[in-house]
Amino acid sequence: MGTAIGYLLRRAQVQVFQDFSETFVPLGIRPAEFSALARIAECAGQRQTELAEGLGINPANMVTLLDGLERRGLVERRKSETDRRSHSVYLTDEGAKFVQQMGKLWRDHETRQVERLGGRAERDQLLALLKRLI
Amino acid sequence: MGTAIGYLLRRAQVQVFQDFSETFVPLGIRPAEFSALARIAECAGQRQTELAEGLGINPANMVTLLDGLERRGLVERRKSETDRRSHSVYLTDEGAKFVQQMGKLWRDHETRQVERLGGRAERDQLLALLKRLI
DNA sequence: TATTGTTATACTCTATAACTATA
DNA sequence: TATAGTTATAGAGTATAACAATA
Repeated sequence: MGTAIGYLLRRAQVQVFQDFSETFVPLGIRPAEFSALARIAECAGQRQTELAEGLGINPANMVTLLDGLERRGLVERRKSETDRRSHSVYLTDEGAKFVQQMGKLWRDHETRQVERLGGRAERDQLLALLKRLI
Repeated sequence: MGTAIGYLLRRAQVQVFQDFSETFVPLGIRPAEFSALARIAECAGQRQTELAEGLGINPANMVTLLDGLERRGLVERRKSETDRRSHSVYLTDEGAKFVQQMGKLWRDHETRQVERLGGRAERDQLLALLKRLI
């Protein structure tokens, strides 16, 4: 049982996430927070449930995640006017600056991974193969 | 920040592990137990610490893992005669049969992943790229 | 009655520190 | 003193059920 796809996937992911964590120490965010902020930056005003579903995060856990980001002044929940049950989520001005800084560190991180892979062509190959698995 | 390697790695891993879990419901084992049993089958008599290190598992957690496998009668700890502090780990006869069954289910699982990827050539490509990341 | 967000909670994984028995 | 295995425990990450407000 030598060539276990799942086993190598896991070990590769551990390596990439470790590099991610070290890279983002200065900003003090974790992968889930990173991807939430990036998504909010792309699609401002999404409802919490939409956000959670898009990121594959449990809605109940999205609450805690957004609580943290809101406490740090990076995002803002606004009651929707059309459906007062739901909260639309936006970046604050500070949050927008924060996402800028995120982008710089993220490029460093991705560059290191691309170097490990051997180049952009290999990166694109890998991404294509991973998408087939998903 | 569209092409995040870590993000796709994680989602691919979640998919593969989900298929793994469903596949191995009949045997009632989890990925860590699977890889431990496979390793013990390959290298009988390894010490706990060697096993843990080889699999990237914390030695303290390896204790609990082996406790479970021993309680189910699949593995056996024997005090080493040369160093009585250490335990060498072996499959029982039942454990050897169990590993045979594991092998069958594992081939089903891997076959499904290879089909998703589009063939063995693509599988080999993926494994090569993952090894570069590790 | 169904849905959004929330709270509380529980389970798995992982990591660390302190202990024992042996070396 | 150092090491192998153990125990207890604490922190993430993830999942479910029950609830209030609103639809």
